[in-house]
Amino acid sequence: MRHLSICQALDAEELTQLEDIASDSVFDERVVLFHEEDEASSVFNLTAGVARLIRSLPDGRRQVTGFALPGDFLGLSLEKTWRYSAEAVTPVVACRFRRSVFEAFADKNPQLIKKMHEFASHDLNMAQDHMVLLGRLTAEEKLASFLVEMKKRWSRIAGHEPGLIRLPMGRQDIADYLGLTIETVSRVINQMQRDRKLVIVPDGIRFVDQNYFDALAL
Amino acid sequence: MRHLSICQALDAEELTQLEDIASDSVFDERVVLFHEEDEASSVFNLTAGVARLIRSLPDGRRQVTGFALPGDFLGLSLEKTWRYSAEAVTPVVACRFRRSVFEAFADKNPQLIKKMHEFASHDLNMAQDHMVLLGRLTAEEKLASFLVEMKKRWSRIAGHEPGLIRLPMGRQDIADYLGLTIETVSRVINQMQRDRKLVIVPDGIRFVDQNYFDALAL
DNA sequence: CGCCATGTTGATTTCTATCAAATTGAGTGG
DNA sequence: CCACTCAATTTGATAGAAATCAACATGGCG
Repeated sequence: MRHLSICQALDAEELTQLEDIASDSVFDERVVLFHEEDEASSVFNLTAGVARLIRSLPDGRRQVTGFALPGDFLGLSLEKTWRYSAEAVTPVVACRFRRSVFEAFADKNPQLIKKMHEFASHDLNMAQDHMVLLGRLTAEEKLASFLVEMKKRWSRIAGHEPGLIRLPMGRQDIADYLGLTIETVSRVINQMQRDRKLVIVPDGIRFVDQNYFDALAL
Repeated sequence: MRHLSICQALDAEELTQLEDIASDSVFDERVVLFHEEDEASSVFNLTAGVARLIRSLPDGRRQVTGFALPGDFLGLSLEKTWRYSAEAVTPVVACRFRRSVFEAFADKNPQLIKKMHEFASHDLNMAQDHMVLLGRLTAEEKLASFLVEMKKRWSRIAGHEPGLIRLPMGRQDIADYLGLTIETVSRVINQMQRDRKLVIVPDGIRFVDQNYFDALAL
């Protein structure tokens, strides 16, 4: 449990208590961790794997609001129902807390609530960045920003291969994250490869011309 | 101060303390309350007026990430620097707290931090809604969603005229909020008027066909 | 009354979506 | 091990929604 960044707020005894209310869950590829509008009875902390966070419209259009990577938390808002769905992009391992117990625990640990608030504030910043991307960037800029973001996020995760930008999610997920179609995502990435800006490799891409991406990214 | 929703978390004595660290500020139309990347030395609670929240790109493109209405808080994330700018759309009156004092106060009032976290969670939901709007809605749907949102928000504010949807912000602000151009905003609104879906009135619009908007809005 | 910012309207372009096939490739079973 | 299958991706042709470019109108205010 000590690897959980949120646990910096807790002392040794509290950590032990938190361990007691946690259990590990495993989700196969494509499995739904939880669904939009369902009762939010758990708090998750991803240990391994990648999940997509989705909001859907009645007619089937979807917006991927984010990708959860190892270390990320889901459900810290403590609202009664989920406001988005989460699905495993790869097999996912998550540390799971019963919401009621986690909440009772948080009520007794002001420092934990403060940490949760910091996490929420960070997520809000990310969301605002993404609004700029969705509202004002071109398809090429959106892809560049996305790839730079993924490079940054993977680099913070222990055990990643530097240089490789893993893209375990499919083109459709990337399209739904960037407000584009799958065809546009495919075209832009392949054009970048033709222009020697990147190379497509199994399970991801590698930057060839980092300057190009830094200049385009948000 | 008692009208501040966040103060529900405090008892009478605490409220008095909070009053002691607050002061009212007035901002004329177009005046900048604070600027992206400046040190965040204040927390604001809008008492009157409307402000636009803006993220800018180096080349001048802008994304309005939200509009602050009376009752709204700015700066509850308690991060060191502002991540967006706020400008008065109309003359604004805001209750202002020195950040350092507010933060020290919050540290002694766990219930206040919890309330701040609820506010941040709510903002995050709004931001995710807006991502769907920006990424997946048509121009017509964006305008309908925006107008329905403004109607809902004004209806929660005491002293509003029911039926009138006030739009104190200019067409350019609406365009930058919805990820459109000013011409498209103008065209869509005026087309809606020609189609008898709404009427344009001084300082805002009125719905004629509420069903039309409910069907289109997110 | 006229000025200047703001908003509206029209013509045209452009970027991305849509429609439509190929191609690739991972997984399956013979 | 290899052919087969089906989903995912790529590529091509075309359409379409919104942007851009360009006037023109409006209206608040000195």
